[in-house]
Amino acid sequence: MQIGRPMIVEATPVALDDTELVARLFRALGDATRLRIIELLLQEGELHQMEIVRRLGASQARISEHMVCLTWCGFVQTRVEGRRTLYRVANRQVRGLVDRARNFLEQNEAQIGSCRTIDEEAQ
Amino acid sequence: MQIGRPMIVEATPVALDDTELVARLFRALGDATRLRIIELLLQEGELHQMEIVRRLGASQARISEHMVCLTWCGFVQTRVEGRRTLYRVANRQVRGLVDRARNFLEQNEAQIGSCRTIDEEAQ
DNA sequence: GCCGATAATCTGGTTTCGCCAATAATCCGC
DNA sequence: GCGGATTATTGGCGAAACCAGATTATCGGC
Repeated sequence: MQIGRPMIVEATPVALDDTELVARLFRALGDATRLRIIELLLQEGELHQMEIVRRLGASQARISEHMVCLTWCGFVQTRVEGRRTLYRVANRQVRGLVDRARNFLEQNEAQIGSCRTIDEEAQ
Repeated sequence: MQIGRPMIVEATPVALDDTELVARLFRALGDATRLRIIELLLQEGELHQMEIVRRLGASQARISEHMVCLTWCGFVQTRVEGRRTLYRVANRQVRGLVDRARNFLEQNEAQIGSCRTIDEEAQ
């Protein structure tokens, strides 16, 4: 079992309900930090990890973990260049999803900010 | 503080980051039970709560809570008819979002099923 | 008015999941 | 090959959120 900086490893695929897969995809987009990363990449094109860390002011460990998740899930693609790993949004479907969500929020005045099921502390 | 069957109550809107709102919307769609409810309503049009409970084989309390969430967030609209409350999908943007997500999954062979950040136990 | 059907809430337990701090491996330039 | 820069991983923690069971309110029909 190697430690340190292993590459992404194949995991045994789990048999999952189709709907569960879709839910999982939405959950992957359901974190503000990951969304900020995606939006940053959408407007900058391509960035390496430390640059993302600097721009978002988050810890490196945090960003690294999120990058693995985003890559693993197919939202982001990578390209290694020397010491650095460059990240970019995988395709335009990603932007489409985010745009649609924003659009829905604008059109519907949805009270998502106060939905108690999603966030209890929102009172 | 009333108990029992109070109506949905206005909550003080919380000042939230724009991105946080989008994330919250995705999280609302990021639960398999809620997605199943939405898909059921999409193909049946309009159903009352007990019917949804029967079709999905979930507990009534669970469905009730999810219906509040879905309604509150603007995905579903309600109509009272006698003893029953009828639920339906609010607009076609909802179907659009779900369809896009499914489409993304098909096109990308994304390994979301094995993303360890989203679900640890997936090994 | 009572009863059965419907729907919302509460309590408590458990899982999921994002975060931090620390550590470790990798690569490049010198 | 050393040192610094970059990225990945681990363990522990706390908060978010799903769920089951029990309880309560509401409404229509008899």
